[in-house]
Amino acid sequence: MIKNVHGNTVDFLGEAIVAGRYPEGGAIPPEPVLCEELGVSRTVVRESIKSLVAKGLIHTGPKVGTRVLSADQWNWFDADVIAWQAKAGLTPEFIRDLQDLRRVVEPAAVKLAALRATAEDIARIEAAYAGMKQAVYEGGDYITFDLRFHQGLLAASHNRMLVQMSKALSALLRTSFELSTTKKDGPLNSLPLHRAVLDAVIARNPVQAEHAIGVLIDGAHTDIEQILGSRRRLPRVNRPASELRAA
Amino acid sequence: MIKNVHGNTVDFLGEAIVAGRYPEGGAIPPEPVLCEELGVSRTVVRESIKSLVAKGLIHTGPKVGTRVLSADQWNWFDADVIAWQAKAGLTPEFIRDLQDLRRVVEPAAVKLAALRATAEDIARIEAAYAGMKQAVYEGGDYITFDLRFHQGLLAASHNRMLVQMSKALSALLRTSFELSTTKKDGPLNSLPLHRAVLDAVIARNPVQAEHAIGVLIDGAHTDIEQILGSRRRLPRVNRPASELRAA
DNA sequence: ATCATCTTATGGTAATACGATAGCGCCATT
DNA sequence: AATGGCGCTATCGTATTACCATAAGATGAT
Repeated sequence: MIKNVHGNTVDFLGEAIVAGRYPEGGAIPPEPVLCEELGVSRTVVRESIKSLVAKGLIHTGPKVGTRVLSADQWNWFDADVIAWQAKAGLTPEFIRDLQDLRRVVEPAAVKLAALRATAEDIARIEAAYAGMKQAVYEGGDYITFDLRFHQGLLAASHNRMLVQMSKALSALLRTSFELSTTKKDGPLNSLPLHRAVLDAVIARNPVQAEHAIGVLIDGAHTDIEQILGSRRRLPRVNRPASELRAA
Repeated sequence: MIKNVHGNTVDFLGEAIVAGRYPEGGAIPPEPVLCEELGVSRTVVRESIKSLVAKGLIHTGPKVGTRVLSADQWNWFDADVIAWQAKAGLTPEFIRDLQDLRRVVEPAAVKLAALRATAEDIARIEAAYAGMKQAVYEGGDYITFDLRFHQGLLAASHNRMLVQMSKALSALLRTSFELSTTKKDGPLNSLPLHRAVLDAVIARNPVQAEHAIGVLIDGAHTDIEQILGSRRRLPRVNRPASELRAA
C-alpha cells in the first residue's frame, strides 16, 4: 500500500506504537534520529508526530521528548488505530472489549433502525443481503457483503455516534466472519438469521428486530470464544521496516 | 486558554469547521492565505491541517485544496471535536445522538462495572459521591463531582471502548446537570438515586445496578426533552478571530 | 538546599524546489 | 460545426533544508 511519505511514516510509527514496540510511558527516539532511521526529512517526522498526537497515541513536550501515552488514552474509534491494532495482532483483551461493545451497540442500533430507516437505507441493506445470498449459492466474497450488511444497519440508526462505531466493529466482525465461514455451512446457516433482522426492520418492529440481532450475535459469540480459548494472539504480519518512500 | 501557536491554530480552524463556518464539501482557504490571515508560519498551518485530517474533519489533495468532509466522517469521540461542538453550540441533533448513546452505554457499563470493579474503582466513585453529598449540604461544585461519579462508573467497566465514551457523554451530562441543578432540590433528589447505583455495584448485583442507573437516566431524560423543546440552539460563545499567538 | 546556568529536546520561521492534477485550450476527426 | 482526445499550464499540496526560540530536566557552584 504505497501512498505518500507522510502517510507511510504515520502508519509505520503508529503501528510500531500500537504493537508495543515502544514501551508505554517511554520515549520515542528524538526527531533527528527518526529522520535518519526512516530516511525522511524532519518536516515529515514532525507532521507525522502531530497526526499521532491528534489520535491520542503520544504526547510531546520540549526536553521531555515524545512519550507514548497509556492505551486507554488512545482514540480507539479511529480507523487508523483500529487498523494498526488489527495488523499488529488482535489481542484477546481487544477482542473482548469489541465483543462487549457489539452486544451493547448493535441491538440498540437495530432497534433505532427499525424506527428511522429510510427507503434508501433499506435498499442498501437489501443489496448487501443479495450479495451474501449470491456468495452462498454461486460463490463470491461473502465477508464483504456481510460487513456491508451490518454497516448498513448501523447507518440506518441515523445516529452519528453509532455510525462511528461501524469501523471499529468491522474489525471484530471480520475475524468473526473469517472463522464462521470456514465452518461448513456457516454462511448458509447465518443467512436466514440476517433475513430475519432485515424483515423486522422493514416491518418497523423494533422489539422483533432487537431479538433477531440478538440471536445472530449469540451465534457469533461462541465462535469468538473459540478463538479466545485456542490461541493467545492472532496471526500478525510483519513487513520489513525498510523503506517508507514510494517506489 | 493560551497554549501555543499550534494548539491555538488547530482550535481555531477546528472550531470554525465544526461551527459550520466553512461549508461542508467546500474548500478551506489555501495554505498561504491561512498563513496570512492567521499570522502564522506555513509549518504551523500545515501541522494543524494534518491534525485536523487525523481527526477526520477534512481531506487534502493537490489542486483540490483542503475540503471539509461530511459531519458523519468526523471522529465524534475525539475530545477536541466534542469541545469544539460544545463551544459552537450543542445542536438538538447532537444532543439527541448523545442521549441515545447514553441510554445504551451507561446501563451496559454499569452492569459490567458490577462484575469487574476493583477496590480502587469503588473508592474513586465513593469519593465522588462524598463530594456530591458535601456539595448538597455544605455547598460546593456539585456538577464536577457528578461528572466524576459517572466517569468512575464507566472506568470501572474496564472496557477501553466504553471508557472512551466518557468524554463524549460528559458533554451531555454537563448540560443535563446544569439544568437539573437549577431546579430546586434537583441535586438533593438525585443523590439517593446515585447511592442506589453505587450500592448495587458494591453488592456486585448487575441486574439491580442496571435498573438503578435506568431510573437515574429516565429522570434526566425529561430535563433534556425540555431543552430540546424550548430552544433551538444552545448559547454559543464567539471569540474574535484575531490573534492566535500567545500573549 | 538554592539558584544560576547549561544542555537538549520540541516549537516555530523562512526560503526554495518538487510533484501531482483539474481544467483549459488546441487540434484532429467525424 | 460538434465532439472527442491530447497535452499544456497554473495552482495547489508535498517535501527539503537551514536556522532561531523556548521550555524543562540536569548540573554544579554558592
